[in-house]
Amino acid sequence: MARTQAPDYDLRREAIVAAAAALYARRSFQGASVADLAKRCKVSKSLIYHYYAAKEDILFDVMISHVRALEEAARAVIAGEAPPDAKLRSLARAFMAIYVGAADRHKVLLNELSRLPKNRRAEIVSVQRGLIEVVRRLLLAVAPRLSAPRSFTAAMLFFGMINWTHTWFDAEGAVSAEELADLAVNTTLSGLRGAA
Amino acid sequence: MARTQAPDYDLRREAIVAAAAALYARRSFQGASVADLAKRCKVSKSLIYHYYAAKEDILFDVMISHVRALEEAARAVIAGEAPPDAKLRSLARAFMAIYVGAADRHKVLLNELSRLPKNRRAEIVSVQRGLIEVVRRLLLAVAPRLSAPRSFTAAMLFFGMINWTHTWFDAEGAVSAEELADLAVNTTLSGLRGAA
DNA sequence: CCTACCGATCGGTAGG
DNA sequence: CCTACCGATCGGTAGG
Repeated sequence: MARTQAPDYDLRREAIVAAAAALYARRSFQGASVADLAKRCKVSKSLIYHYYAAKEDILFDVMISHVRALEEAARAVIAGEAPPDAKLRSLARAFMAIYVGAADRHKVLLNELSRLPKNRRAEIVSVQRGLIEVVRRLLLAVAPRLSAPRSFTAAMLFFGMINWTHTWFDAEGAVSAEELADLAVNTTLSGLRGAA
Repeated sequence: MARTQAPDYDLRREAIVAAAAALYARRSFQGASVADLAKRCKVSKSLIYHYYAAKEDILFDVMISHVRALEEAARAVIAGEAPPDAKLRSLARAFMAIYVGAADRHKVLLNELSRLPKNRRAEIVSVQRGLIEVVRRLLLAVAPRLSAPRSFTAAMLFFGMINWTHTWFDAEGAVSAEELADLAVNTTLSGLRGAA
């Protein structure tokens, strides 16, 4: 006999993750208790522990769902047929769209990674490394004479430009997320040309 | 009668701030207790409360000491006689040197600002805004036709590049802090030229 | 500058 | 005997 599971299991779990992302983004992981999370979800604390064995597991789900979305976007861009600079532009736009659409998860990922137990953290970091590697290879395709450390540095400067936006960027402001992505890409590409 | 004060008052206070920076950088503000800090300083918890009325006051000191150092470096660069692009380069090098020399404080500033009470936070943010404004004006001096939002965005992309280094940059690695500062400046400047 | 504590709240689990 | 949940409370520790 198959075990039964509530038909809305995944929905409830996702609701918890979304509420946790909002809470942890605002108050930090250690600043928001499981009781706070339960209150926000209008369920008992025990219901949270029915879905998650430990508080850290919730944090992990907030982060892994976000990096998996980024990974999927990167995969889609890389699979396409376009010159490397166009792929970099598509990637930057896709990332910025996800950053804005999942601003809470993005903040939590950037601020709370070190709160994760070692093994769990390694899993997130491994996905992040894959994303960095995608960008690094695109930059190498644009500027093949770049050394390995230089291409890595250029990739990290690029990520700096787009990731740092979580501290200041306003999606309702004078510059749109897409324009910002393009500015970061243009700056990165002209920087590479200037260095050549 | 003048009140007496321990002759090593400032030294002890600075030792507490330095230890707090290390602790908060590693475990986060909320993840490190005042008792942890006392143990690390090899003093009693009450001694900490002799120097600081509240835990948040320690966090504030960690942050204000760091942004004041950056402010002072910016003042020195701006006061000099050099073309704007050279000033930007000096500024980037000075900032990177401070970031590396005070890596703990830098991490705490970037990760824990929202843990500060409103008024205290406003004081830090006001200094940060001054630093951004210095960079924005240098960029405007280099590219006078830049609109106000564009020059702000360019300044934030520049800060993204150098501030994001706290997540990946290794001062012992293949690229030095000075090279990195130069790369960020070159990338920013060629980005401005590319946009013109 | 210390030990001895406080009110409250923490993450996690009991029985039903 | 199961899963899905609840109200209440556990042993420890937080900032002060």
